[in-house]
Amino acid sequence: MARPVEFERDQALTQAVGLFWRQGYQAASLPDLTTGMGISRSSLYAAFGDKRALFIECLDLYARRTLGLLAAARAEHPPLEALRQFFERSFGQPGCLLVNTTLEMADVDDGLSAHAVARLAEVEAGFEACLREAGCDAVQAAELAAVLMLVNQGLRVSSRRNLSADDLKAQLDTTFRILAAAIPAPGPATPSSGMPS
Amino acid sequence: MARPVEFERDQALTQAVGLFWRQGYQAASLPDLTTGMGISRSSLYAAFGDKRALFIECLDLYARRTLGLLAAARAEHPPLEALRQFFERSFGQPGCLLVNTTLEMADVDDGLSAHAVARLAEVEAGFEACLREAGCDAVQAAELAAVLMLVNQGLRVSSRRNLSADDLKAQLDTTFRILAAAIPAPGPATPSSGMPS
DNA sequence: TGAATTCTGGACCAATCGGTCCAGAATGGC
DNA sequence: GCCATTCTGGACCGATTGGTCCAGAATTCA
Repeated sequence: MARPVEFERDQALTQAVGLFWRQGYQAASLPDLTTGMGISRSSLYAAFGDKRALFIECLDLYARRTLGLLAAARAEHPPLEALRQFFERSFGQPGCLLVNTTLEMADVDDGLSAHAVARLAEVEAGFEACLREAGCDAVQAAELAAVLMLVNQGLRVSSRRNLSADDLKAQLDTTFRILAAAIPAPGPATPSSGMPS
Repeated sequence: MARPVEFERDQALTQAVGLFWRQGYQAASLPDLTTGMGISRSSLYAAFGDKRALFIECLDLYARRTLGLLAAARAEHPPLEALRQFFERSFGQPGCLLVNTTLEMADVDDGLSAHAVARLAEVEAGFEACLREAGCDAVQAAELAAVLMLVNQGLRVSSRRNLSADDLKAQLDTTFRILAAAIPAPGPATPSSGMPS
């Protein structure tokens, strides 16, 4: 029965995701967070517990959004092209929060690293489902999904090496050209996967 | 003309590399470093300047050692197998210090990130030379070297996901199986430029 | 041995870290 | 208007950060 407003929790969380994404867990200080999220220290602790709990919520939100992007690409394109789009759309971003966290927190906070790793596994499962749809059998889908996760990790690192957009695009194109040769034709007919030079 | 000994600088540096490699730049505190290196704060600052300068020396030493490992593999094996060995031998390690640093310091200390990126480019040049030796022309060698750097980055991330050794090996095997199809036969014959399917 | 020089353990420093706390502002029901 | 309740800015806390400094130990030359 008093002052019910509590700012926009989701919006603040989104801002926090962006901060952790760019700076990492350790380098994002409480002043950075409160400024970026537009709320005070007290509100942050009341709403999210502490820095670590906030970060875990950020990991989960980020993973959900990532899976959503993959699902959206799959809804708009045939499986292989969907994967391509998924990677290409990530180019402007500061890598992948899950990959960044896996590396940053390994041997520092194993709990956080493991949490990120678990979410990465979910993304890999998404790749696998996509490959099944592309015509791979179970074994091949699992195998290639692991390779795609390798590509994902590699590209997300490249995204932080400030290569030119053209260089990134070239890496992606070459990779998919090589990869396409290892994936069976999508449909029963017209095996041209639509991958011009 | 007094007390010339100055402990074992190189040995201390090697210990520092191990620490930064495992924990990252930010998480390795001065107490961690002095303990791990077996020297006192004063000696550390006298010998290396400050934490950041020490870290840069570590990056350079690490890069030199990495290039040495690649050279050693090339001396013992044919080019493609050398690359394979190079990756496989990195499995037990805490990723790659250069990759870890690129991610950790991007948007935090751009100078350090750029330094790591520059060293990574040297490694990529090593890949390229290896591919030339394997029979690739200039264009293809540059293209595939970029893909190999992608693989390198991806595998070094996987190394910190505590996957089983078998999983890592499987990722590597699948990747090289796919990759080998895109590389011309080692001999000077068979000029097929490698556009299968 | 004694003097000169160099090295180093550990105290010390200001700054910053994540986290707590409370006084007062803001809001709803009456 | 008033009270009750909730929210929040900012002061405050101890711990830790990277970095400095000095007294004294150690070593070489004469």
